Amino acid sequence: METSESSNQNHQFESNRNWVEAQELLKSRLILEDDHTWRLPTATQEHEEEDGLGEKLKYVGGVDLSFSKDDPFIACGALVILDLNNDLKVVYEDFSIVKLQVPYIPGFLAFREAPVLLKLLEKMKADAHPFYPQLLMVDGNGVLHPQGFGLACHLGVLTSLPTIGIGKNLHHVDGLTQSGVRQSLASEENCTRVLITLTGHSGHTWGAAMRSTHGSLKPIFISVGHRISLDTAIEVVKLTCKYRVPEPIRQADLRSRANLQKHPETVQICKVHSIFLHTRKVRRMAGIRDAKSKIVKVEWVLSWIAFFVARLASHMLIIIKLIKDADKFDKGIELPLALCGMVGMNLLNVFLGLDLFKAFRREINPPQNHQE
DNA sequence: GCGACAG
DNA sequence: ATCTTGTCGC
Repeated sequence: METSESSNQNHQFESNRNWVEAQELLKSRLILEDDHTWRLPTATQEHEEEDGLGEKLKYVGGVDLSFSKDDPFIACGALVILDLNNDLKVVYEDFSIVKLQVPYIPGFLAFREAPVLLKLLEKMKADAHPFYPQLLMVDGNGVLHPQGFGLACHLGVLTSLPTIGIGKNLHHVDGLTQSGVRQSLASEENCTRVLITLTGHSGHTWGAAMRSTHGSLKPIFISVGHRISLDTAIEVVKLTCKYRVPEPIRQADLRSRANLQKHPETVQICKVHSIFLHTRKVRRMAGIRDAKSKIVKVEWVLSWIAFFVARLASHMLIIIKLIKDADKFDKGIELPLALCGMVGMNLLNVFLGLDLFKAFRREINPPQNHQE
């Protein structure tokens, strides 16, 4: 019999081993040079319409996650699309509030954050949305990574999109250190330069550090994700930097945080949902899988009670809000808005209930085989 | 051996 | 990633 601690460590060790294998497998499909049909909308090419060699880069995507302050496993993923040829205006946004399944482990960020971001991208592609990005900028590194395969590469390979990795801090790799880079930027010969390439002890070039704003001492770290060269990636970053962080990523960051604060009831539903999942997981680990057993039936009942309580709670929240703002409804203009909120909440509750129902039905009729 | 380690 | 506090500038 193992202690629960060593069992957890074994479990984590197993996960990491599989993760390294997964990274190596995906890495075999990585493309580290320009492999796209668009070209940069540079001012030097004025005869745009005629030279027919692919279209201009226009729709640039940005992805990021923000986290709940009281539960670091609850996050809001954001996908935004900016129009590079129209003042970097946001032309599309989508969000997903989820309970993450794994902790953050340095070097394995993708296994925590990629699933939710992939879902947002797949949804957009399935809808054949006209603004589906030609290029994706990712909050996290590309090849600047211990295995040479960071989040940006991961997302790039799984979506086949060109991607650029942007780090706000340096992931120490191959002898590169944040303080070392800062010293290098401050040195006599580089103090006026905006850009320095990141070459490690082995001589390999991992990416570039850029002072993206005029006065900023702290650089951002650019690395290739997928189907783009470092030079092109740097040009794109230059085109998208209004502030220190490139605009697609900055907008994804700002909007995901705002979205998280704007939907506390969705956060609550996520928490309830995660309790269902966790209860089920623990029970299954204890070897209780018979759908007819008493414990499973009790779990059914408890889960459904929790579901209805959550339903009730969110309605109470809305009603309290309505009572609190009752004086504002005299004009009758905001009432439709409140009703919309009510409808949205009911929809969420229905989805939660549906999910619960499907999970239990799956358990009663076990699937033939499962693979991730 | 110990510390460092994107978000 | 998240917290905090204050400061600067429009």
